[in-house]
Amino acid sequence: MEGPGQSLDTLFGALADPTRRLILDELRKRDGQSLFELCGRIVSFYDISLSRQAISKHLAVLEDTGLIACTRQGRTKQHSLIRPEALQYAERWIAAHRSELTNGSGKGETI
Amino acid sequence: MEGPGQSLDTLFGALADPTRRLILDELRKRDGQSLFELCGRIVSFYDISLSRQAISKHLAVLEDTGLIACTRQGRTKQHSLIRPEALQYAERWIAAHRSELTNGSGKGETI
DNA sequence: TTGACATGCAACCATTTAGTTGCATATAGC
DNA sequence: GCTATATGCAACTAAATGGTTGCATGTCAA
Repeated sequence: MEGPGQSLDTLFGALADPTRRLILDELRKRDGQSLFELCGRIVSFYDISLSRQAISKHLAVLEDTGLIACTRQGRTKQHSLIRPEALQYAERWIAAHRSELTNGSGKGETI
Repeated sequence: MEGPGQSLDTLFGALADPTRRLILDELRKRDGQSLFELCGRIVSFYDISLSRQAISKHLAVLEDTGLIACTRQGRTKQHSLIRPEALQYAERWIAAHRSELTNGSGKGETI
């Protein structure tokens, strides 16, 4: 029962956190990183200090949102990016609201 | 001291709420609506029941985010859309993360 | 000027969120 | 088997969020 509005909720909500966007940026630089790697890189590359569990929770949010996928590999867990439909949907939503007013379509409600 | 990361926080946070996206959709259909008008249209057109103050708070969030501007007009207050830089910035952010992995730029961190 | 109308403000409440700490579990290597 | 490593889980806290109610303020109109 997950409509586009619901997915926009979770998607924008997931992207609203700077740490989560940072994680996505890190995975974009190198896909398939483990929780341990991500922790190390985030606390060393950036001036942010977070516990392992905090980052683990952010990863769980990103996984629930469908932005990343996790596969257990021995005693590590690899995280890789996914491009869900919702990303393109959100991009179009923003693009529509970035363009001019009253674009004539008449049915602009895109909740 | 508002960097692009900060504005992405508030922007994505503002867009994460379905009622706020609904308000933006309504204003896109007809710009310059008052709080009273918006309340009436939202509770009548959609199956959502919210108090006037709830919608007023959402409008305040949208104004703080820079997505709408409010001008007092007599005893009513008109709300009109704005297209801040952050919208385009957010669109590019999503577009970058929607495209292929390891896009070679090497400096993908866009917090 | 009095009353109706549109909005503002403040206090309060429930839920969610972001974070922590502590302990448990599973796996790889010696 | 034992130990170090990498992660999972549960409980707890503080703060933010989304909502309500009640009352105050300002403005138009009869």
